[in-house]
Amino acid sequence: MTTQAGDQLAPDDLAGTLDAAGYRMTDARRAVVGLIASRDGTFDTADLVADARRRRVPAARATIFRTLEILAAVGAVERLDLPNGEHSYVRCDTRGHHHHLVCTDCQRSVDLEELGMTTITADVELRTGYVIDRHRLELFGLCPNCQTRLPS
Amino acid sequence: MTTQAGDQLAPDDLAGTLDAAGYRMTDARRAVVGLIASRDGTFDTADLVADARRRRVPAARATIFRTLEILAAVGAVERLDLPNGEHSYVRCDTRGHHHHLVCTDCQRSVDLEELGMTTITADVELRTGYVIDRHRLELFGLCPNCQTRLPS
DNA sequence: GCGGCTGTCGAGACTGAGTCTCAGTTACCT
DNA sequence: AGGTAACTGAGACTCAGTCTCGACAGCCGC
Repeated sequence: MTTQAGDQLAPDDLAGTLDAAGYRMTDARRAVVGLIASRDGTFDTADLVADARRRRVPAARATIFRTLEILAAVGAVERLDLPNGEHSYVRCDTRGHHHHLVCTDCQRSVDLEELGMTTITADVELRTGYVIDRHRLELFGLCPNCQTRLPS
Repeated sequence: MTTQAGDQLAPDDLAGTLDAAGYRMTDARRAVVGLIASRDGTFDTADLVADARRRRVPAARATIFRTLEILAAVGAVERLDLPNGEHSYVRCDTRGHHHHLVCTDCQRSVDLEELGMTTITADVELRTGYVIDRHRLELFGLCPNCQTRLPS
C-alpha cells in the first residue's frame, strides 16, 4: 500500500508508457527521466536544470519543462504545492489516484493509496449539495529518519 | 458547519483582526478588503488589480500583493491551487483549520470545518511512521446552481 | 537499409506574476 | 500637535515558465 521512495520509476517502463501514449522516446527524454530517477523526494525545475548542467546531460531548459509536463500528463510525476507556497514535483511510484506524504525536512515522499476519502467526499456532497469530482490532498510531516535525527 | 459564500468577512471585524495583530488600518488596506468582500468565490491577484483600476480604488499593485499576504497571514484569506495549476485566493468565512470546496464552474466556494481527517492522518502515521503536522485538502466539483444550469 | 513525414529539440527571446527599493506619506502613540 | 515607525506608490527588477523557429532525429512504410 505504501511505496518507498527508493524503488523506481524504471526508465524502461516509462519508455513503454510514453510510447503507448503516442510520445517518442528521445535522448532528451531519457536524460530527463534519468535525472528524475536519481532524485530523492521532491524537486523543482530549477533542481533539474542545475542537475542537467552539472552532469552535462543533453537537455535544454525548455525541454526539461516540456518533458516534465508530459510526465505529469502520463502520471509518472506529480506537481505539488509545498506548505511554503513554492511548488515542486514528486515522482509517482504508484499509478492511478493516490496522495503524497512529504517530509518537511528531507523532502522524501511516500505514495499513499486509498485513504478512505470517498466516505468524506460523500458526506460533504450530502451536506452541501455539490457534486465533487476531484480533490487534492497532500500530507506533510517528519519522516522516521528525520524524527530521530532532529530530537525536537 | 458550512458557511455560505455570501455572508461576510465584515470589513469591521477585519479591521479588528488586523489591529489585534499589530497592523495599521490604512485606506489602502480598507480598499483591498472592500474589493475582496465584493468578490464571489475564488479570485486571483490579477482580478483584484483589475477591479482596483476599474473602480478607481487607491491601491497600487504592490500594495494589493502586500495586503493579500497579510490577510493570508491572519487567516482572512487563503491561497489555493486550482486543478488547472493556477493559483488563486478565497475568502475564509471560517477562522481556524478548515477546508474549501470550490465550484469548478462558477468558482463559488464553501468553507468546510472538521472533515474527520484526524482518523485518516492517524492511520497514515501508523502505517508510515511519519509524524504528520500539516495537510492540505481542497475539494472541487459542481455547486447545486451550476448542476441545474449545466445539464450534462 | 533508406527516405520522408512529423514530432521534438535547443537557443534565446519573451511574458507576466511576484518582489524589491526608496523617497514621500500617514496612522497612531504620547 | 509632534515624532516615529509602519505603510504606500511607482516603477525597476527577477526569474519561472512559455513561445518561436530553424535544425534534427524517431519511426513508419517501402
